[in-house]
Amino acid sequence: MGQMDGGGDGGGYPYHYQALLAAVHQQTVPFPNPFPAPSSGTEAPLHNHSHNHNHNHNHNHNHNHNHNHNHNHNHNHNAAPHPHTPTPRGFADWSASTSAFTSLAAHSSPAPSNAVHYSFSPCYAFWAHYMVNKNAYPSFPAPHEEPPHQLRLANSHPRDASGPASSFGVESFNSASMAPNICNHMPPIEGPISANEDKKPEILPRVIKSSDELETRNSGVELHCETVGALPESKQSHESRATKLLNSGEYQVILRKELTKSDVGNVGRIVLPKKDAEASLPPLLQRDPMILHMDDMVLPVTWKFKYRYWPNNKSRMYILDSAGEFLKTHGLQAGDVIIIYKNLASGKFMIRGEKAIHQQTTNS
DNA sequence: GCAATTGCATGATTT
DNA sequence: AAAATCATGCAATTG
Repeated sequence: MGQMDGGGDGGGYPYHYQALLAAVHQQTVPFPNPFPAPSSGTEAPLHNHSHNHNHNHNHNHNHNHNHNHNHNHNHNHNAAPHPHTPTPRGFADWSASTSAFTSLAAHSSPAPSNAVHYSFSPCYAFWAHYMVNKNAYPSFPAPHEEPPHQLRLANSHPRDASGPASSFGVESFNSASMAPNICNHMPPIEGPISANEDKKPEILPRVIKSSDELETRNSGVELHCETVGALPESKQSHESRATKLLNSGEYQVILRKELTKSDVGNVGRIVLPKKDAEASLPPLLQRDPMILHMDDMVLPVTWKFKYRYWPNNKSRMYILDSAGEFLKTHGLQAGDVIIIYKNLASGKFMIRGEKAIHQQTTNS
């Protein structure tokens, strides 16, 4: 319907994501992102913001685009830098635009065994610190919500808001422009981060990981923001503080996918592992696509993906659509990996793409 | 009718 | 070996 995503963004992306990405990695980006941007204050794409226990799926599957996409003008893609937009509320409430890390740091609770452990670089820590102090994001839908595990996919329960968490950062599809918002509150992470959980880490770069945290059994994941080859030893220095500061948050890797050629194809849709999708992403009770807002773990951007499924044989295939811009921005290719995290406290999602260490194949 | 999307079917793999 | 998943091509829609 409305949003033309992929399309021929022929002229490359209109936005300076790449530049920003590069800048972020070099810490040249001051907290409030550098984008000169226009943007209107309220981009709240949704009318519905029932972020708490609310059956968000009751929306009529009738692209009710009643909300005008007033965000930035360039909504041609999934990309829409929101420079400075305060994004005060509204959007922040239900989407993931709120700094996940703010909440992360704010909720100083011991990370559960299956929580993600971060090790942030100084710059990142700074950013987080800034956010923490800034602390202007009071919106935390729920203190602790658990993803609706074990969802009955066999559309047996057409209506059953079994998943309270399904409301977080989720929105029913309503033809809003899929433009991601560049949120000044999004903390950038520098360098490759490795996530490792109980899946198959073999495809990952295998970055440094502290053994102690590895013991966190199960899907204990640890993230390192150090540039694997760039600053291998500096980690310990800042790890103490940054880690301490941010470990308090609970980001859990809920899904990881090694991108295939079709994933990075021109359609911009990624097939998600069914198991993970059903276990941790909001349940798709209807055929209606759901808009998932996911903060970019590296860029101060919040992407909006269309999450949907296709009936397939007797099962389903889960698709993350409108991912073209995200993929391009991060230059992701087949073989690279995308990892989706979920903040257990806020329920917000965060995504990041990880380039394969030696990505060389792909073609030829 | 073309291009962009979206939906679906089917073969290939993996479990 | 059978079932479940998933990658991918292509048909069906939509604009």
